[in-house]
Amino acid sequence: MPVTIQDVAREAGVSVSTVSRALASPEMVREATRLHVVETANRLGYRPNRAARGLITGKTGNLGVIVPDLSNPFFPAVLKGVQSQARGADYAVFLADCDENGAEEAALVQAMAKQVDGVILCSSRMSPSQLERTIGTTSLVFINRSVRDQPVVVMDVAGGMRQAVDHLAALGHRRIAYLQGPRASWSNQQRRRGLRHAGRRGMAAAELGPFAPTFEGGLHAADLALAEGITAIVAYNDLMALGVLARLADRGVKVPAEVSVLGFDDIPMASMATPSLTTVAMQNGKAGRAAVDLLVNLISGAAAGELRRELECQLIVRASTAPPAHVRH
Amino acid sequence: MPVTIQDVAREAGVSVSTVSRALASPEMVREATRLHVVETANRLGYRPNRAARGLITGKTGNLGVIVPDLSNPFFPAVLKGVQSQARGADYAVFLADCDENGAEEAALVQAMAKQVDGVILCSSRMSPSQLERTIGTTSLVFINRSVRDQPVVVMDVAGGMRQAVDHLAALGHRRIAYLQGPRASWSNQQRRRGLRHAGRRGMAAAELGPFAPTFEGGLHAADLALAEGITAIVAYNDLMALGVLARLADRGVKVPAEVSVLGFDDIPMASMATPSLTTVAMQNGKAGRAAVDLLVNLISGAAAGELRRELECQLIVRASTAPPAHVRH
DNA sequence: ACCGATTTTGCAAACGATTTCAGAGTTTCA
DNA sequence: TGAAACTCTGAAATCGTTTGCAAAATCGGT
Repeated sequence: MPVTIQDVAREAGVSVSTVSRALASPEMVREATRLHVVETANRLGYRPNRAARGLITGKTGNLGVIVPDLSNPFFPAVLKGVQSQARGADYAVFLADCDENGAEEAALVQAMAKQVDGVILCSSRMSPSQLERTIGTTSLVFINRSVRDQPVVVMDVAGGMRQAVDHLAALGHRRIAYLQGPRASWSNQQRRRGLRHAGRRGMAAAELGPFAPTFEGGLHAADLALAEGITAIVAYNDLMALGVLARLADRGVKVPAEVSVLGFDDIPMASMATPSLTTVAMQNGKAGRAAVDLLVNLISGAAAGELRRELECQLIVRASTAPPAHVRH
Repeated sequence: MPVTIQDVAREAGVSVSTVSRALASPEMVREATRLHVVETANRLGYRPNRAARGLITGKTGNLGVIVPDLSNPFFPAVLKGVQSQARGADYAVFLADCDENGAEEAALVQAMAKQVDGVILCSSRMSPSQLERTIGTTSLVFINRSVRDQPVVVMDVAGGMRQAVDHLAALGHRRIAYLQGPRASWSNQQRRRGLRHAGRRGMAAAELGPFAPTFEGGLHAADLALAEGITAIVAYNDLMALGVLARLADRGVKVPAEVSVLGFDDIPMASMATPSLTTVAMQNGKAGRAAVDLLVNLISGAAAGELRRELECQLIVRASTAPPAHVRH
């Protein structure tokens, strides 16, 4: 039923090779025949079968993306960038969700390998040994995880944390708490690295947790943070920060009058919360697009391709941060 | 580099046909050779090339999903269901985002057609004529759009609206407003259909809008709704409802004391808002899974497959709805 | 009008699987 | 022991493309 290159060839009165060339390498056929072939192809509505082509060229024209959890709004945002950039480069996208499971993630890469030219791994959950076994099966690009000798797109989370720290220091805070996310997470490590900046600003920073990087995790963490006698709370991500806001509201603690709260990610919810949440924005879409660029370069064998793309983070100051009570004017 | 069926055959000392049979139709080969083949296949790490297989079988083992906008949290939730069910049925998933554009959506189906066994269209934005041209290119299943003679998974949105109406009526409301979403949206039509139930409950329902189905749309709509002298506002979706909440808070209108607010979708944000939002929950994940089931049935030629799957909606009562002031006890 | 150089085209072999068909082995039973 | 009836296995065709190589067509120059 679907129209093949054979059909076009027969209809146009030329051989299949000519059709193939007319469409793929126009300079190899006479202009007149090219026009004729292209016209019949369009008329019949011919679309080449990419799988068949891939069989012989070794390139599928597809790429894969694996995310840990689609219900975390962070990932759809990245995905959206991947989508649009991939479409622009004429690639189709395979998607898989590994449910925060490293083993599953590794298995998915294996399963995809034959059908794609490369895979983008967002915040990969693989253990080092899983990683080692996976590298080499297909081209890989990592987002928000730094892997030796592999192309990566990372966000300068540490820099973002330093901005947050500077902001709080400038407001006059002296004791702050950082609520950790998953201990093994690269992102969490980076935030902690940035947090060391607090010392240079004359602030004491308590590290609490780890907590679940969710709204519930924030509810849980809020009380522990308050007990530390701090005036500002920096949460691992916005979901947690929103949980903190909710819990503080329940306990009658005024934000930002008594305690400032700060998150990471700038998810859409952050600006809608009351008070609206000061947060470190990530360029998710841009990260997705950059990853596609890296991957496409890698595939096309451009050895000159850069291996590391670093994206800036940006502190967005909203209503949840203010000077602490004792310096209030 | 990748290991093919040839490699396995050579290593095992049998023909490729035998390898193929040993793996695909175990009953056709002697148990001893089957074991031997399977063992060598595993040892070499053989994974069949699905594209090559698809070429001859006519089945790709892939399916496609097209969503209007990944940044609307509604769709990742559906996608998650699609993902898990597809994996269970041994299908890989192609994803595309059509940016709310019907023409783009149609083009994407065309582009995917050759690489998938079928496509799931979430809240399709195609015009009737685009639809007509698209139907037939590949197997289709629609989610949340009712299309004549095509398999669909729909949510009983009208029923959900009736639950909402009953809830408000029971609380004693007499005048309510419905804030419309996109006029052309099937979902919006269904909500309006359900809204007619208000009359039977002795309530007057004003239909306002259409408004953008976003937070900003809610900000915009809130003032208009208040001007109608109502005691309850039903928004097209949660994003809008959150916008309404924010605007009412700004204007010092107490929710739910003075006005009740109600949304649709039960996005994660809904339970985190203050006050937490009463809303009509959709079974997004289940819809995704049901769509995969329908599609798989369709593909495997089960003519007996049902064509319409309807999922219940469920009103979730939270803190944003209460009796109106004049009946407060 | 013819020759050689230069396009332009077609044939056929791949790519990695599945599947039909027929041949080779193995049983079963007279 | 031999024929008939199975059970297993392998050779080869096939799916829809691309591409190396050789044949055919075109062209320029005499």
